Amino acid sequence: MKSNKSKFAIVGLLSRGPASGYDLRKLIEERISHFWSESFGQIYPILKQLTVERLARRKVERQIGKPDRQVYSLTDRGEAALDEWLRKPAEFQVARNETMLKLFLGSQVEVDVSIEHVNRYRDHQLQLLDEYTEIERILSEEEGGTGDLPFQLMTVSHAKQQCRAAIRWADEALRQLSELQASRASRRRRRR
Amino acid sequence: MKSNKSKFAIVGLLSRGPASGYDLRKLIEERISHFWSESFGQIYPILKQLTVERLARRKVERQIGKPDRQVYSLTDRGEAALDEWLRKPAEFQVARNETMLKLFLGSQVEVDVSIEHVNRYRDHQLQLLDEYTEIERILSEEEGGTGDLPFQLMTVSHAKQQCRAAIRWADEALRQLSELQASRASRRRRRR
DNA sequence: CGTGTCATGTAATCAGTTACATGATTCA
DNA sequence: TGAATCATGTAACTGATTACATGACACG
Repeated sequence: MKSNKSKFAIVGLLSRGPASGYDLRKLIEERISHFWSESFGQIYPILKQLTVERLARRKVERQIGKPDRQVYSLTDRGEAALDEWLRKPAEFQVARNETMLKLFLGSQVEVDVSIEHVNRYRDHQLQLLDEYTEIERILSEEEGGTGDLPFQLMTVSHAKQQCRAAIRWADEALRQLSELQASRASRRRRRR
Repeated sequence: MKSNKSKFAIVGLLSRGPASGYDLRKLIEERISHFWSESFGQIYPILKQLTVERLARRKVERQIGKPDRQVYSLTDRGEAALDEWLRKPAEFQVARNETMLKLFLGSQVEVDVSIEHVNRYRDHQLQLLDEYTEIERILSEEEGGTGDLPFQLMTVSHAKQQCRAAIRWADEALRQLSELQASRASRRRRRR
């Protein structure tokens, strides 16, 4: 579990205030799901590791009727480690896209199949756009006057622009695919 | 190694003609790197597995002065498996973006740090745009008259549109960040 | 009474990269 | 002479998801 990326995603969220593993998953889901994801299976072991490295400390919060909460907060060392990491250049990685893989091989099947893939892709982007508007709302409503908001909104804007570009692309691709379909249909007619 | 995604990426490429593991890595690099990646450590074990499942068969090509080539080609079962997979809806996955993670936490450091991250991001997108133009050229030049080209070009178009959207976003983000910087500078002046 | 939320954690599995091992040929 | 290309493969490791185990409370 040397996972630097996931580790600093968690350290970063902890820098905004103490949280439990459960809280963190919710924060990730509600506030940064437009560019990040993390499962419980990653979060809990990383939190444990952070305490070992003295980047975070854990306090137990007793609760009545509910399980105890293990609340983690950053230590000074944790803050320092985050600061150092934030200044390092980010790595870029190409996102795999299964829809594109199927479309790339589209000549192997009927055009309808590709049309369906692109339609589903387009629908999904529309749905994401809605989710991102909701994230925008959640972020705008909290605000602690720390000046976080402009930075956070920029990341949502990025995600939305990506969605809109994908939708515009899909519209154009669908046009081209239906033309392809028409020309294949006429070729079939001529063969008769 | 049940890796369905990687497996069908390889089966898909093999459907265009026999190839060795080495060939496949080159094909992936040169023709589909705008939406896919695969390392040798994945390719060779998957090829071995494909022969076990009888989706591909292997022929040894002796070469003089060079190591033997292990050339794989799809069997009828392989073609059928690909056809079936192509018709199944694709899964969507959110791409992690480290630049966005650092930008999201931008209020923790000086504005310059975020500006630098966005600048690097923008540069990278410009570089990708060049690479994608090169892929477009390679794809257009081969052509076997199988009607692959329109599908393949659509995937490149998608990648390019994503890049362009990212660059436009970066331009706007840089404007906002320099404003933020100016307003922080003036606040510092007033405090003096 | 069933679903959802709160809450933590581990084990098994899957997925993917990097490093290592080996070695000839070509090209600048 | 050193780098790049051709060529295959394994082992170690890192990274990430899913399933499992456990259990109370709130809400409709």
